[in-house]
Amino acid sequence: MLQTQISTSKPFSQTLPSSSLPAGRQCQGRLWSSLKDVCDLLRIPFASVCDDEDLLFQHVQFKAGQRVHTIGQNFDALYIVHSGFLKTVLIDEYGNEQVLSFPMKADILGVDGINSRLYSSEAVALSDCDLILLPFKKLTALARTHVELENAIYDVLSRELVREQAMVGMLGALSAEARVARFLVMLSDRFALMGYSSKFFNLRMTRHEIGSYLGLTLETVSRTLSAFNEIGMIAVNQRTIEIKDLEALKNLRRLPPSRNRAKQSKENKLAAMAYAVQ
Amino acid sequence: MLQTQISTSKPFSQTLPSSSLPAGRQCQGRLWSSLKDVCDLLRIPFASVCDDEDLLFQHVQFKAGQRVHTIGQNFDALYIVHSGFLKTVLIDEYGNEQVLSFPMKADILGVDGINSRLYSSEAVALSDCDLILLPFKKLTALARTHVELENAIYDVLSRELVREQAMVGMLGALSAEARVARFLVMLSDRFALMGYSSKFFNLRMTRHEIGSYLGLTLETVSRTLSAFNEIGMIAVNQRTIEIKDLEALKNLRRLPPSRNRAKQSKENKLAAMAYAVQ
DNA sequence: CGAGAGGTTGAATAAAGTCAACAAACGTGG
DNA sequence: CCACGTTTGTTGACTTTATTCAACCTCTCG
Repeated sequence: MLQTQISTSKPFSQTLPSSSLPAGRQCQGRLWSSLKDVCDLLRIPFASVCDDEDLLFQHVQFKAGQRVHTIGQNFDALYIVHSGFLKTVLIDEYGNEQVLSFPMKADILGVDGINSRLYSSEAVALSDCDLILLPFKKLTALARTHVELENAIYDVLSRELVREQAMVGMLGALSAEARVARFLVMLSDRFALMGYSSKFFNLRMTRHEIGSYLGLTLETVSRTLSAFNEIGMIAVNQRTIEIKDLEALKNLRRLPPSRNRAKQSKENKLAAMAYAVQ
Repeated sequence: MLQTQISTSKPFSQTLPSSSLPAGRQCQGRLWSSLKDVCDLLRIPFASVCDDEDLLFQHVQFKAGQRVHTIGQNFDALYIVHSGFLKTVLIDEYGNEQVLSFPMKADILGVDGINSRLYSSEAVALSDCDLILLPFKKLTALARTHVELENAIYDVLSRELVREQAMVGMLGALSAEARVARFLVMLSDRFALMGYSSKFFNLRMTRHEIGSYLGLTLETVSRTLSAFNEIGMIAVNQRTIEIKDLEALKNLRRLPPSRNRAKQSKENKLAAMAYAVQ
């Protein structure tokens, strides 16, 4: 029930004492974004020139460690990440966290709350964050007069689903090494998209959180990163990562479950090994 | 492009020779459902008394083994399962299938196609099926005049997402035994909902498909079912399942990744063991 | 400078996967 | 309708992978 938590000024701290701050929009922001800004952020075509000057969406800020929403809390808004890093988690019957995603710029939060009108996951800021608040009622009302927006909403929901499906595919079929490799590639791509270096970056989450996200223990994550470091695919030092051989990371699939014995499994294995061993 | 398929009369056959019939609505159906029927099926409130007499949706039939849609095929419709059993799969770079879901009555198919306008998964009939065809354009057009329908669409998409999230949680955090147990409980619940026996039913899929769905090998699935049989929680014979101790199945969670060492892990383990051992 | 959280590494263990042999059911064609 | 080949399911022996437990190290923050 109770969660630990102390929000500090530095990005890299999460677990804080419990029930200190209520989740939700404390620190009301000063910034506003137009509908067009929002669509641009989501990479969604927005053609219509309308009266959007007064269609503005408020920003909200969260400090590292703060919760944007908690499980069971009443749903009334989606959020788009304008800046910062977060994690979303499910909490099981024993209080164990299962990390579902690490939202960053342009990602959307809160979609899981639409259907039951209660958020079914918890979103926690891993660094100081600036989010755009999208009141759901307002959004759907707008969608009725702006067809592109209507489509955008459907698209975004579907996109989230496809993302989760890819995650299921990964958890169901890949080895620990392959999962960690994909995780690094994914981060690299995202950083590139945000205009940061895709070769050199800092992890925003702990080994424990990465492990939870990938269905592995923190030790396995640590060991795998060390192994990649060893063979020169990356250089890792604590949370600093340098990608040295992106192609190798991308090709490092491995097939631990025997989902593929029927086919060309021998060739695959050899090809994968070539990368894994060196 | 072309997909394989030869539908046979018996339910239990899938992988078939290639490039025979294109996926999609061969055998145009004779049945139609009203918007109200559809909403009822989805357990969605539908209050408005409107001109729905002519808002009819066509049914389509698929025989066991046929594909409803394939990966990369143009998206233009969702489907609701009216009767029958299916599987949806992702196919990786080596042609290995990853089962994503086993849709049955009242489930929706095709949502993953909305955003890219291409289906990103493949749906295969495991038995003869009767589906309701929902042309997406028609659906969204209708939603503009029927607010409940608009909400229904958002709800359904969100619901799918929550389902996938639960799946990720399961794959990321549960042992083989716990996954198989949950799978059985899930089936039991679904059969109950459809008015069938929740205690005695037939599996519609192979051990291989179950394994793929749960991120396990077919041998592990087989062994786990045998073990449950051994200790009397179920009786299993090939595809016939009898649930003998539903509560035990529901309580059989187990925590193989160390996602929980911080807390009351000892008590949990003991409680789980009590069930697992007997 | 000291405490505590986060990270690394090693050794032992446990869980699940692999390979292989066999058995049961199905469906096809003689 | 029965025999036979194919697909599906079961089980055992063994191997591999990842987890567990524990010690130690390293940063950061107060």
